[in-house]
Amino acid sequence: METAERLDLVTRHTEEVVTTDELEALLAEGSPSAYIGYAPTGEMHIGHFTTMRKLADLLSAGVDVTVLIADLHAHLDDEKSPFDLLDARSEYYREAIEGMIDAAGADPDEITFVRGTDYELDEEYTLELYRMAAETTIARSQRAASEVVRDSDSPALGGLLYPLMQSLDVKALEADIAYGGIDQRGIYMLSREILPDYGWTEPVCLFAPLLSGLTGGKMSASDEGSKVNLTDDPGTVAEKLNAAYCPMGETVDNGVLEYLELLVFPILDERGESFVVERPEQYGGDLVYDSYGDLEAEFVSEELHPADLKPAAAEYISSVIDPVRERLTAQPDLLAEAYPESYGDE
RNA sequence: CCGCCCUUAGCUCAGACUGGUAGAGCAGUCGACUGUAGAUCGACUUGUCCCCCGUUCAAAUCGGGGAGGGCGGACCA
Repeated sequence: METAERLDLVTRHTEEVVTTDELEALLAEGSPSAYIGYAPTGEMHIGHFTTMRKLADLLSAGVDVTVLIADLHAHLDDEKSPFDLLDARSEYYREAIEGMIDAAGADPDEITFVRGTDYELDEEYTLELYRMAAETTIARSQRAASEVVRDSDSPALGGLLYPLMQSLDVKALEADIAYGGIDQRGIYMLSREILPDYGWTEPVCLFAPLLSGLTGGKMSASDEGSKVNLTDDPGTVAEKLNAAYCPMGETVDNGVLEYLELLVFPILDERGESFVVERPEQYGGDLVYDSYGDLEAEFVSEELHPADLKPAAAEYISSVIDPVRERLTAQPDLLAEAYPESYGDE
């Protein structure tokens, strides 16, 4: 595959690339390595799924992919996961991620899985972390940290420490490319600043867009209605899609369209299938789309009405999620132990 | 070690001085209107007032004790 084609594959559907020139140079040289870290906190959802499609792109482009299950991060970042649930949630994440990669049309066996505690407690790593801590101000780290930590008037030390760890992760995993949601930008910009002082080159950063929520605005982990969960059955998906914010002809903040563009169409493309919208004769009968661009154009021109699009979108989203849901629900212990509050023994 | 502040609805907080078992905004739910949703109207819901003891006819409110959280000071060998 030509470098230009690989570059296109790697950068499509991204929010930002820092920098494209550096990325192109890496690809021209050979097979670079990329990593993405997932902190095993809340249940995985459709937003994570779109990043799995990107992992498939990376593999196709000849990039070595490592997935980090960042268990320590999950606790250090505002105690999003209780310490004693890290094992269970790490297991659940591993299973869910493999399921999504598989459903996204890639082979999980081609991906290297690593868990944070596998190496983040090693002496070398720990020593470098302390060195970094000595050289980084609280304000600098807070500026890089997650929103909850950044906006806090009195952040916990853990929240300030993990941005440094995440920077060290890049080196420890020998990654040339750091991939993550655009919310990770602050941390990786810090990494690019300080990593050269620790014997590693600044990573090329690949940022995924964050999906809009179904209720308008940003998707929120705590707002059930704003997102589709991996365990949602077709009925629930249909309900959530029906309740979604979706103004006629409007593409801004339209989660329904984003799901189709970033998740459904890439998978349909891979399978060589079309997107069919069933529409009553009264409104002109069924519609068929072979590309997201065509669909968006007709949505913008108002030829395609939201009330017709929603049920179709729900059906396709369900079909994409189904295998993952089945895989997870076939192992009820996995969810019960990771999220005793929601799935615990009744 | 010392001092000060905070803890009330899912969230942010008011109410406490001058005791009468609690409110606002946002969120949520339900209708109306739209060929969806939103917006807009209309209606509705929400609570161990951090815990314990005491005073009182009556405590979110007053007194004492405790827990959790935050901020600052001191010490700097």
